Amino acid sequence: MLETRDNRDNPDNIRDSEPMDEARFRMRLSEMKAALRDKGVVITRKRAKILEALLASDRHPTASEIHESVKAFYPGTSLATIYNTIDILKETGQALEIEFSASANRYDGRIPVSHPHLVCLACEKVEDMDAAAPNAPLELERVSQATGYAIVRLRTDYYGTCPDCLREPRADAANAAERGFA
Amino acid sequence: MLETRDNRDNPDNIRDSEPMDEARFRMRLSEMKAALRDKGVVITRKRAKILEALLASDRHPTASEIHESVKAFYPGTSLATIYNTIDILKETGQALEIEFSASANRYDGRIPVSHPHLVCLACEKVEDMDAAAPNAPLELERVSQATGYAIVRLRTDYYGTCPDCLREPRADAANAAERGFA
DNA sequence: CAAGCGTATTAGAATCATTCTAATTCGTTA
DNA sequence: TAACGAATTAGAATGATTCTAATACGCTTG
Repeated sequence: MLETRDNRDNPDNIRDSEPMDEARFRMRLSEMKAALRDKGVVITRKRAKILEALLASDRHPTASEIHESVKAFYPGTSLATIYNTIDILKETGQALEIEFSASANRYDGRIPVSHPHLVCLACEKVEDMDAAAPNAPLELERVSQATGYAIVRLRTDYYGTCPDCLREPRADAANAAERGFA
Repeated sequence: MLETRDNRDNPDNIRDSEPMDEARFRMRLSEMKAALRDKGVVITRKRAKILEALLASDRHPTASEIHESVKAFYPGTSLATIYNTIDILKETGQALEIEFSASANRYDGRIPVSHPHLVCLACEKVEDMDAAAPNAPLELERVSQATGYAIVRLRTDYYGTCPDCLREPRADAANAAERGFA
């Protein structure tokens, strides 16, 4: 029972992903395998099942959901193997991680209203971007209309390297460590 | 040593937060206290320090960073107290949580390119929005230019309630539980 | 000033996702 | 088939957060 919705009358050309058809599934699967082999990674039967489980789900599976799928075929499979394989997929650009469990939560008491953030991947600082948040409130309304969701919050994070870290990678890494980050 | 940057020549009106001046600090502080008192929450000395620590930092502090600040004044303070107070602040809309530690990470092997997501707060499903990602690649370039960051990724998540959960809250909650969410 | 009540606070345990470690097993190639 | 390196494993370690049950505190009332 997948939650795909009918978007034929979508007024704004925003739509959710369609389930993948068999042909695209196989195509994407061999694409992934090829990319791994290119890096000298051996495609074991377990790894193949992990790729299939990842591709077969249109739910953005968690590591543990993938683990469950794979265990149906290879009961003894360890969760560590799932994470290992996912790591390789990330490194080779074959999978995208949607992070809900990275570091610690952060709090803002100054402007208790959603606004975009700049996240430095080197020193892990998080800055506000008091910006032309590309028409945020308008966005909420527009996306609600288009998707049928009752959208209450928009999260916009830009990830990259901050000017300080671009300038002095070494100093700032130490700096970050001092502060308990990184 | 705070990392505020000089944005005088900012070409695009995107700028980071300025440090708060004393007057605004005090104003916001009593605003927060008033909001809590309105809810019947007692402002103890420790809680006052927690609010101050949260406001004083322009770094979006973590719970543990706030804990460190408060311990300088009240050494025996427990981390649980920080989390308790933060919870109240969240409930009363006086603090915003920037989540880096919520549930489990999710993976996408289908479209390994950043795209917006729809996150249902009720059943915790995460759907793609294959949309007019408001000019995403353009955004990266524009934000990089304006902020001095080397931006490599844009994360856009819309949080709300999905159509299924809007329709049948009960059924879908059970559904979510079955799948190991919620 | 003392008793009583309800909230605040505490230490520590529990949970959950993730990472690490060190030992074992598997696959491929020689 | 032997041997080497990579893959896999169980289980421990880590880190953030939540939970629990007991204690302490601050107010109010008698």
